[in-house]
Amino acid sequence: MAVNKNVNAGARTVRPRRRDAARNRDALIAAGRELFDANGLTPTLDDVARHAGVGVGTAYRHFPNKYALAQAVLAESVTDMLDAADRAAQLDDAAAGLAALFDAVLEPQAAKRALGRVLRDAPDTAPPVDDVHTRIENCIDTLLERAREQQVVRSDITATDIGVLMSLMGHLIERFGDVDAHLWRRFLPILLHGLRADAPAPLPGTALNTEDFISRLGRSTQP
Amino acid sequence: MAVNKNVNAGARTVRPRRRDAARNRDALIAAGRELFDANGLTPTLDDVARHAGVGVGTAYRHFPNKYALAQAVLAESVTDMLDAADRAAQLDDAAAGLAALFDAVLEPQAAKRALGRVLRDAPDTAPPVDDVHTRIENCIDTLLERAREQQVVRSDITATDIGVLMSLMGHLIERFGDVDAHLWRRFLPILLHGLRADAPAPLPGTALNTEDFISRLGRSTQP
DNA sequence: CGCAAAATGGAGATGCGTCTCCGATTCTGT
DNA sequence: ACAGAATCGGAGACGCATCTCCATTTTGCG
Repeated sequence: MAVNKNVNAGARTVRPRRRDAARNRDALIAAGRELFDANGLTPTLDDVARHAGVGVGTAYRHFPNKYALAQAVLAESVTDMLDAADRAAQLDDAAAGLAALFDAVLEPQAAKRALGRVLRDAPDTAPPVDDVHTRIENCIDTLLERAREQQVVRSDITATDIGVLMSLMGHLIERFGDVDAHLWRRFLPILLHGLRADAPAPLPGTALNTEDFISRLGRSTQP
Repeated sequence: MAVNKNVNAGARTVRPRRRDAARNRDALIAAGRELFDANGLTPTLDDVARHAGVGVGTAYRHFPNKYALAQAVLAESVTDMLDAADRAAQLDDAAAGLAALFDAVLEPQAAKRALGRVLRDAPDTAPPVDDVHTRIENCIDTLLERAREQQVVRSDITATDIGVLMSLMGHLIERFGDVDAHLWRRFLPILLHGLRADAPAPLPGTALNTEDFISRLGRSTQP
């Protein structure tokens, strides 16, 4: 082979971003972080662009839509969250593990007001957001099995049940988070206690299957 | 006083609606019921008008907005709901009463897909919707006091805590109701069990005050 | 009947967020 | 220093729901 000017030989040829482009991209992410952390996903991509001191067109060339920018902004929080979830799944005490898992999933959502929305509603997801559902579900599966062995949850609870509860708590954070960012911590013990093993009667109905659960997770609330 | 042509002497003079107007109004309510029951609040007032075979202008003269029409459509469900709630509040067994109260509030929301949204988001409410919050809160207060006496709930639970839980369940219905309209029944026992008296540690943080609770109840979910 | 008041209906104004287009500007390799 | 490519910026097109305006039609009283 002749001279290969591109360092990135194996991957698809990628010429480095121009310096002004990189600067603008960074400015957009910074502005996005600022606005999204403070106001959730309410601000428009136009808002973020203005706040970053660039034109709307620039914003839309760098990020196809608000959610793409939000994913860039929140990438680190998401990987942190997944790490924390994995750590929770490794706890031998299943009850503690479940509590830690809820914590791992909810605490970041309470800290970053846009995170919950991105996790649930982003129209097209990229790493690391794209496999949050799978990864978390694995953690749930692991802990749930362990919890059943240790008899610390009622046996008719399924993984999607836990998922539903997590999404409910996420909703609680979204709805009441600006009045009291820690309110979810108040309800977590109630929930966890409710999941405990001493069940007088089996849970009515059947749990959701994973597909239905995922499908309804996204933007459902109507006009 | 001279002759009073109007039968409705005491109230503000109200001349009877013209026959075509009454017909259209009824058609709108019927069409609204049909569309709202099937699709929640998604359809626009324009949709309902078309479905009722009347012009948009007509719809907007009869009802200032979608929520006003929805309230007319759902009025009966709401009074039924309040009756059921009052009945629940009269049960001597506080645990059963609480369960019945949740049922009274949630079952209608599951049956009428638009109800939850109206209860939470309607921008201006008229009877009987306007005092749902007060009436329900009274029921909660009554039952909660009784439940504490009977030691069937942990003593650190407040009325707004119950309200928050009700709103969460309402959200569950909205989010997952079209996949499984009865899913909420699966989670109710978990919740109720979680509220029970054997508390290993006090609930963290403080409960919401009523004002904050009400204020955050409305349309919060963002773009 | 006849006529004034009431009611109609639907085109289109308004508002809001999303996103595109393209002439102007700024970079970068030579 | 210069050409050509890459990037910028923001006016405005678009989609969608909400709501208004007023020329026309319907009603019902006298």
